[in-house]
Amino acid sequence: MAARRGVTIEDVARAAGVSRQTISNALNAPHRLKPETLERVSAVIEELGYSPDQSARSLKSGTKRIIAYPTAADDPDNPNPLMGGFLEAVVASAGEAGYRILLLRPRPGQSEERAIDELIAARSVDAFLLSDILRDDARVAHLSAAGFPFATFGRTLPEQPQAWVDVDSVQAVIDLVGLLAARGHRRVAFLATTRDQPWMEDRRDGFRAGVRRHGLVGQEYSAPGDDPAEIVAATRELLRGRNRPTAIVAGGDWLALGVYSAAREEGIEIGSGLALVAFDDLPVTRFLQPALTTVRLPLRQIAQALVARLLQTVEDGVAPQAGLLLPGELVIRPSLGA
Amino acid sequence: MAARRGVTIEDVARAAGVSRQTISNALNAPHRLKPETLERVSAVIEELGYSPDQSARSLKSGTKRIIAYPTAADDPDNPNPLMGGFLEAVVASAGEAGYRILLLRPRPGQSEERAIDELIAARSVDAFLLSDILRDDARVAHLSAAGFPFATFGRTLPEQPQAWVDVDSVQAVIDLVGLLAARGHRRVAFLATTRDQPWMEDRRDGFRAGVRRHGLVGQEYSAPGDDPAEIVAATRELLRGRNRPTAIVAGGDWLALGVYSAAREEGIEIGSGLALVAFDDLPVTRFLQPALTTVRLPLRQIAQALVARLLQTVEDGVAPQAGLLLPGELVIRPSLGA
DNA sequence: ATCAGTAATATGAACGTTCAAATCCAACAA
DNA sequence: TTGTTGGATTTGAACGTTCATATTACTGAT
Repeated sequence: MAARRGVTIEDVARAAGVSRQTISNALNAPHRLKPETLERVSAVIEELGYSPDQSARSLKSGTKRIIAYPTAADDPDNPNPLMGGFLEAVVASAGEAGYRILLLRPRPGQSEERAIDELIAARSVDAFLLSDILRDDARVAHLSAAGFPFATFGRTLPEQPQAWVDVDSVQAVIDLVGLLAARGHRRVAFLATTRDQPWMEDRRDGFRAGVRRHGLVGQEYSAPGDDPAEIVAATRELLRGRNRPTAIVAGGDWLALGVYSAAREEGIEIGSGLALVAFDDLPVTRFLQPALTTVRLPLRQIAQALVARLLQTVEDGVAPQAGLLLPGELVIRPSLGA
Repeated sequence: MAARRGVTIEDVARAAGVSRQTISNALNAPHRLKPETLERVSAVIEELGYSPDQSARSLKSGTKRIIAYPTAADDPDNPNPLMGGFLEAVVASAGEAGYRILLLRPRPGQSEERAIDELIAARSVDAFLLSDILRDDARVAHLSAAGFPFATFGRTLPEQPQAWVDVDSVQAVIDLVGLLAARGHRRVAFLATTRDQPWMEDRRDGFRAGVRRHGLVGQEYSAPGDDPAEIVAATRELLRGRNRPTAIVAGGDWLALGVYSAAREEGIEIGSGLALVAFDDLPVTRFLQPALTTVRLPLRQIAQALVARLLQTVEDGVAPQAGLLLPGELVIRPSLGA
């Protein structure tokens, strides 16, 4: 399999009997050509199937039309089920702007910042897209310091570039609690995991604010990890405690799955005997009975906003001045009860 | 944000008091340098943080160190839950070989082949990785015709390049049926969707072969689509029919979720009253009670094999002579019954 | 017919790298 | 001394674009 070099601009120029630059203009600045020349040249381009070499173009112009997305070295047995959908949305948004997404992960033993540096140094990409942002994220600090374009799904610190897009989890959970309060619930519980994920903190904050606002009695429970057994155990404890709450706000659908399990074990009917609301709208919840009231993440809008911010930074050199908080979409289903 | 050009090989050469080529050699062919020169030059490289410009390198060498993965224009509301895990594994395998994964999707209205052509013509990538292969896949035909390196997760036609890797679903399902037969089941059912996915055909074939081999009575049911309601309805029909099977082989865990639902509605106990086995080992099944007997896809091995094949084709110019069939891993859990 | 002014196209150089060939420099044999 | 050898390093060219500048062709006014 020889390194078959393709059709070059020179080939096209010769075939069309014009100069290189005329071909280049036909593609990049058609208005400079006399209409008939443009037509003739375009025909030849089409015929030879010419398309500019991206490497050569990048070398000259400095722009790659590529956005890097460093994937977290995720727990392989428990991949984030929303990741696929998020990536889909990002690829679609970027694609419409003529950009592609480059996935990478640090080599074993290499830090994520180092991997990012490598990509910057090699001038392989135009910008970075980050998700799973920590409160004090080393990657964000690194990219800010380097002055390299980036945007994040998840809030960054106030002193850092405000290139983030996030879901207003706090408000969404306040709304969930509001729904419970409106249905007469007084004792409500929040179920979380102890892993320190900022978005879980937001959801917890929302719970606390909601409880305060509606004068409810709130309890908080945590499972030590994401493991189903741990989640079910934590829920069981919650359900067996004295002063059992009449409603549970799960920090995520994944946790809610544990509540369904534990409730069944305990003979408690979700919806009637126990109200349950959660967050994420995982596809799998569509099998649950009764169906789960939850909050859907506007992944498409998030992706679109992220890409828009990124391209604005890259192409216009203007960094976003403020973060963007998008509302989650309340999906009300029977688990909420009447 | 100026188009801050980086450190070039020329800068390093000047700083080290040697020529361009010496720097190039220090990185690409260190043995050509006198050890002391190498050390001195390496120090300067390190100090200036020099890293060769990927575009320039690609332009000269013709190799991009990028593998393209065209993402299917997936149903956004029902993303493939395994996609995230598969991508993770591919990114990891490729990363270890110094390759990155480029995600793309056709622009609205553009065919996938057209999008592939664009990438080839622009010489943006070294190879393609395809999944969700159809029996007669246009993309595969296209890439074969173009003679461009590629590999597929999913079998291709015998007359096409055998660059595929796949799971031996047929054998895995035969094994599942064997487990059922060994437990005395005689009437077994296969539950599928009617969407023509080759891997579902394989699983169906496995079911038929297993039934035949063990002299069982097999029935086949189909839900018209992936929608939970449809799946539950199909299962209900299955459970209510006369000669209700004592065991169900679900074509995938997603379908098995419907069986859990329908069985609960019908008051049938999975494990004791009805054996259930499935395929995929989706993370969510870990919440099911009783836990689901299923087949785990060796995603890591699949990714590794795919990348190995790809790189062999790209770097050594040798196309794989035969496909690779990897065994699925039987995960036996209580839903199988005693 | 001449000239200015503009529209259309062509030419040379440069982006940063690596390959091929050339040069330089010891070390050593004749 | 002269030449030979082989290792270490340098030089020129090329990869395929696009930018800046130069050239040519056309238009219309004098």
